[in-house]
Amino acid sequence: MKPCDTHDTGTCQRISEMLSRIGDKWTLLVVRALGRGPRRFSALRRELGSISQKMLTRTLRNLERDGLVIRTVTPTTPPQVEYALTTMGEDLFGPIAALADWTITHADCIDAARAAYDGREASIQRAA
Amino acid sequence: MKPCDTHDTGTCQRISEMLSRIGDKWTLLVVRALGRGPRRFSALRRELGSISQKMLTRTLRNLERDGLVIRTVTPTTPPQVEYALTTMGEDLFGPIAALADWTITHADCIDAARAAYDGREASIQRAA
DNA sequence: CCGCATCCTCCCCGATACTG
DNA sequence: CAGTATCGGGGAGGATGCGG
Repeated sequence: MKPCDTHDTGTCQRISEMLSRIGDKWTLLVVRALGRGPRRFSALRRELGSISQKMLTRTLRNLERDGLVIRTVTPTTPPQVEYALTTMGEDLFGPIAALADWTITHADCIDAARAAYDGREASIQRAA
Repeated sequence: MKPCDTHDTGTCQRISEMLSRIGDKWTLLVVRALGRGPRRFSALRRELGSISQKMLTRTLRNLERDGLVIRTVTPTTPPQVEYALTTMGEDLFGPIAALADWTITHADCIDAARAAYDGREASIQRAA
């Protein structure tokens, strides 16, 4: 493939911005959870385990702002708020799956590279 | 497509880790530059413009540790250090291109969603 | 030329407490 | 149940200076 089809620097920054969003601590997990179907706030919280309310709220807000998630409020008491992926949000699974496949197929190779690198580091320490 | 083929949570974290790496401030730009061919440290520095030495060094070290980039030192005076993508590093362009395409094709949609969201925010401010 | 060490700043994120 | 407000630690990242 052409190695430089990531286009101009401006577009590259845009892509980087998206990668930062998806690559932050919780977004991918939230998107994955919502990929299995709409969820209420607390359901997401339980499903993700260790996330704080603040970060779940922030993550969902960001996703909502980018049009990847839609937020539906039912003003009852107690209130019900449901989150669901938009079509655009579901489209994200395609590219993510590509990255996921790459990661999985190269995981061993990466681990080996890290072990080799860290081993070299350690031997440098010993030499000193 | 199946929306939940991002596998188990452990694998998901692994993918997230990779996304964080690629999604950090400089990695994608560095990889893209190296995709056009091997580069020396200073050449990368000039090409990327505003990156500090510290961050360029750190970024390259991380890539090297993960086996995506190889570092070749020629011990002359002054020393020459050349960086190049490994095969695994070049393989990354496939998945990245998928994400890049998604980002480009959805850029307008994201901008519209953000404008709508921010517009709503502003009107809430006025209402208060 | 390459890269490490130091200092400083800002923001991410968690913990906690409080509203409707 | 859903969300906001506040505080605090820690890491990312820039600027500068030194060393090989």
